[in-house]
Amino acid sequence: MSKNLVIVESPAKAKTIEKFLGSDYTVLPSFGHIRDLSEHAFGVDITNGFQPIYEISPDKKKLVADLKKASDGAETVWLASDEDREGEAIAWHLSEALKLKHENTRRIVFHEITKPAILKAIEQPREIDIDLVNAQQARRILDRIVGFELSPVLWRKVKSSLSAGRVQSVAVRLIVDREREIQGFVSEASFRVIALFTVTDADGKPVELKAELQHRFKTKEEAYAFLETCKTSHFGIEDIVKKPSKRSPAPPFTTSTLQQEASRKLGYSVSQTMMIAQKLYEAGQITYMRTDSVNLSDLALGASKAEILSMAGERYWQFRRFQTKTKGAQEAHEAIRPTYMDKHEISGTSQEKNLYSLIWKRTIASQMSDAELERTTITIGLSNATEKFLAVGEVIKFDGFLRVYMESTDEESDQESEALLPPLKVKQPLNMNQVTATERFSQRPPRYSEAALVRKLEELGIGRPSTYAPTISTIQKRTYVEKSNLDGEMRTFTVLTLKKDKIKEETKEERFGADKGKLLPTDIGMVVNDFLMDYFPNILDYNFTANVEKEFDDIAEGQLDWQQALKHFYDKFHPMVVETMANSERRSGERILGVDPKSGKQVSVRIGRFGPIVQLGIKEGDEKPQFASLKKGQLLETITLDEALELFKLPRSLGEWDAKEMVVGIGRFGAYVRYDGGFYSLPKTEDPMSITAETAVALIQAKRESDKNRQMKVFDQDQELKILNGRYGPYISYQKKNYKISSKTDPLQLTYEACLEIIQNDTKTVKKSPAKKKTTKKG
DNA sequence: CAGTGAGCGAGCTTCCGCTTGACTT
Repeated sequence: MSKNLVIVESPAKAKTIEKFLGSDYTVLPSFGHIRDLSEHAFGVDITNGFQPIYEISPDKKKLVADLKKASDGAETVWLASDEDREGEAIAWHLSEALKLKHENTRRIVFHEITKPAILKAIEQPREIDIDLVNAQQARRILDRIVGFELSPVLWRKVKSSLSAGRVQSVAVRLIVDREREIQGFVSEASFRVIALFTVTDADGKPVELKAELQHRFKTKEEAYAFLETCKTSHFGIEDIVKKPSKRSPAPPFTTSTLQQEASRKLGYSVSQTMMIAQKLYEAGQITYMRTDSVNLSDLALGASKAEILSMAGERYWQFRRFQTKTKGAQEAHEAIRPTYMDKHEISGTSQEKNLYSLIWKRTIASQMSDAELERTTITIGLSNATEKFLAVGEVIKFDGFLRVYMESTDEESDQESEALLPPLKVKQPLNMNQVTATERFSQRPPRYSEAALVRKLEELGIGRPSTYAPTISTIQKRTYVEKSNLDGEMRTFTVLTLKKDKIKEETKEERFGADKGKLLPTDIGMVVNDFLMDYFPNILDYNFTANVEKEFDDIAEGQLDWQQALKHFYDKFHPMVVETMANSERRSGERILGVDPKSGKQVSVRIGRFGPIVQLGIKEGDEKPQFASLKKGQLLETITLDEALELFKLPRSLGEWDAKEMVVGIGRFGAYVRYDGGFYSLPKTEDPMSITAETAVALIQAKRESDKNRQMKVFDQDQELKILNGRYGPYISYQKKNYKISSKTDPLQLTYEACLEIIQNDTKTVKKSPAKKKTTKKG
């Protein structure tokens, strides 16, 4: 046993540091927190000054025992967890759980993992900062109280197994609020006018000059009248303005900005990005990937400079130090950057390569010079109208950081890229070629993508780098939110074209409102959000976290007692919980849409046991109402009476085939045809309302054919025993249960007896507890 | 796999932040 034991949070860090410290030091990881409030009990003794009841986390029992053994054998134990609220708490929990003695325990911190930084830290040990620890305890206990008192209210008043919390409930609110904005949005049409002129370029060749009118017309008539004026007008250049401008590089990546750029540039989901980054970190290729800091170490600054100088020369280098502006940032780590700046690319999967390359470019660019641009604006006037056309061009005079990296934005602009303009002079007359007035519509606010939601949460100071990805998966797991797949709708727009003294009017069609992979609230998400907004508006307030963070800061500074802070919160919060439990109505999102003109029965929608439903009639006596499920994409809040009545047209009969009836309907997994006891899924292109009997028969035949191909072997002895070829390879199907075939066996060689033996030996205990839901591992 | 649409009843669900592996299919 070595003389010194150093405990850090992550194993990758432990490995690196051990190399720096030599043989007198053993470095072990704690794998994050080792203790927490009890998982199932409330875990806080409210009546006893909010005393937390901690337990060693079940999966950390062995680890803590190992650490205990190592610490007992060491002369000095160095607690080297991160220098932030959570890190300080980890150090404190370690000292408590391992029963470390004050005299041989040291607390050290460092912000970059380099040999000098660590040796320096060893020289300057300090005490555990108990105020900072108390701020963490207050944070932890407050989150437990909010989560474990609010969730049961939802179980009682809305639906079982739901959840609420300081972070997740605000995340859902953002999405619900945005969706309502979109629903309430009225788009306005206007006519955008673009003129094309023919001019000669520097070589005397004719080129096109494009210019947009500075005015948009509200109506087609106005646009038409303007084109009429253009017919007889002369066009000339009135003004040319050249303006130099600069563009500066973005700071190096934090967790949040990495997630945003990887989503925009590479199309990765938030959790995908984190998984790939983790791989890169473990392979020693990048620094730690959960950080809110934009700071680069002196080492990285020097290496970046050397790289830029050798790659592009002195003119491209510019020293920059970025300031973190994020609310509540704790800055225990560096920004996310390559470990070795001279490594331009790495080996690995293509995803790892792409993400690494993104990180490398962003880091290098952040130490490069500004790009210098020149923007030219040309004003074009008409001889018989006051409106002006503008042509805008931008040229890069010096590329600077743009040589390696350009940050993306969320807005997909429909502006064409601004190009180089031909040489032109003021007062030069212009030949008008064509003028078009195109009807355009104002854009609704965009829905949140995962990464855009992370950005908003970070802006509000809600959540931490380690929780962005888990939060997004939680609100989807609770079915408050789902990824959209909206086809949008078609709309027509008018285009007026003036060419050769004639005005042509065309009607064109375009798709709008389509959205893929954006976050949409579900009915349950909206009902839960509205309920919480009604009874706990202060918790859902976008500033709630920011406000309590201020108190945590005061606790950390020793200005505020943590128990008093919690009491202050609890004394207001808890009575609201009690009151809501006792006196609020159950919520089902019910809306009465009206009366069915055919039957005269009431039509209503609400959340039923298995999801949103429409109900025809009211339960009274023996009279049972009819029910139908809402379709994907329909919301309780926006469905109309006609749309609701439409849903009762399914299931419907398609007539008989081979003396058996075919019925088409929509189930949990989409549209289907039921025939002779079997289900046949409809492809997405088929509409259950309009599908014909012929198509249905073709579907049934196709499915039977493919099922036949799936059968690798059947047995005369028993119809129920089959060897099938499935998604994961060959398997045995017997009495509706499936059995694995060892990869060593050739499935075609299996005899009937051998199959039975496999079935007999199947020791797999079928877990029937629905509580232990297996989460599908898909991102 | 897909039809259902209540609650006499039994018992469970849930938070946020630190960190990585286990798990089969």
